[in-house]
Amino acid sequence: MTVAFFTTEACDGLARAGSVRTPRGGFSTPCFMPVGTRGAVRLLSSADLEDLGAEVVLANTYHLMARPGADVVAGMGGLHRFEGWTGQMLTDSGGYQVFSLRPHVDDGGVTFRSTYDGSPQRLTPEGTVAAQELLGADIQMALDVCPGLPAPDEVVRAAMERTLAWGKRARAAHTRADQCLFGIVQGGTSVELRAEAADRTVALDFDGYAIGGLSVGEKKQHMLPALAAVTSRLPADRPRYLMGVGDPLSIIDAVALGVDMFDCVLPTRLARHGTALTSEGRYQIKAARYARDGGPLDPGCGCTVCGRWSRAYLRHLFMVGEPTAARLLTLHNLYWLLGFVAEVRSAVRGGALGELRSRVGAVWER
RNA sequence: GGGUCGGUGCCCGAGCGGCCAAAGGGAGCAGACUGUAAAUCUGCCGGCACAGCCUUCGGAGGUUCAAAUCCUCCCCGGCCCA
Repeated sequence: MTVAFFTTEACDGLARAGSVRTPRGGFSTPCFMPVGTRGAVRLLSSADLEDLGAEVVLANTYHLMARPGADVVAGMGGLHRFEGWTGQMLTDSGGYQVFSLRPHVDDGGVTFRSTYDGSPQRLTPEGTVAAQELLGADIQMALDVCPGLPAPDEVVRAAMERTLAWGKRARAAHTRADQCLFGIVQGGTSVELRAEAADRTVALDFDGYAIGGLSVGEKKQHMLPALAAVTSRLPADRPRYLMGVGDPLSIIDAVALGVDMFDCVLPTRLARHGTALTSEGRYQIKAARYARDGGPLDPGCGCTVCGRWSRAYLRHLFMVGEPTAARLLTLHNLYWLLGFVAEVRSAVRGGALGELRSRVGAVWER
């Protein structure tokens, strides 16, 4: 009972532009999904995200289970109603917390201390499916084991096996027909393991396939071969989602290998910490050299922030700790990255991805 | 006028004979951040020809092998008494 599907509308090599259909509607790909972990992209509202043109927003199952509770969200009509968001939503399962919170992992699930009150928390494949059905996002993710890299072969292998076993359990536990379930492919930087994991995950027949466990400490040049080993084995009629990767270069390289969806905290976190993304690269607006700079964050940018405020003003707000500073930079960075992905999308449609890749490489490489 | 406590690096503030270019904050400067324990974290922060040297702890003298630290006088602030 597969509910999601992917339609390819244009190709450029392995890269593809198209659309994902879900029970609620759909969205165009390649796409970038801002991360709204606890029910909001930090400092922004759903209205802001609409203005930015975001089509899909993430939320996190672990965090929403802890606060306010998946049942509370369900009681409020589900995540869309709760957040006042009319677009598409995807919930991550809590698999990333298996990486970042270093919990105890056993065959049944994971146990770790709550980041909210220190109490023991238990996540299982079935439990996170149930919680995500309560949350009601359009796409939910299977619980996986995401090992930090580099890691010993046996650790990567064990994580892959557990992710497969948990994927199968999640698949069996999933009941909501109006919600997609994506499986996750692990396997570290090993091309062999990635290929095996991809085949075995596809055999479980998910609505879409995610590639997890990349950009978690490994060297950049190890990521693409592992990614290629996966995308070449995924079915063409299902969306492909590279989890947690959001730097421009990685996005364009992953699109070139056939990836459709991305999410990342990078643009929003960088913004909160004072780093602006621009077509000329990234820089820290807090730097002293911008104290009297009357120009916009990015001269080529069409966002409301660049249209209205100077670097000097934004730097000033940062230096005195005004929260508005982080908000305005968040708006700009998301506008910029969403625009960048839109550019990638049209390059695929126009068969000009290679040319765009060289231009992007000239700015972001090294 | 008398008494008393105090004056430390950009700011606040420890130190009270050697281990002091001087703790700790803050500010400033630079950087990191990739399915958000991140409005967080890291480094630098007197000067220089830099494994050493030079100038700093209100000012000027003095004691001592050695003073931000002890003594004398002066300047400046707080409080108390007149």
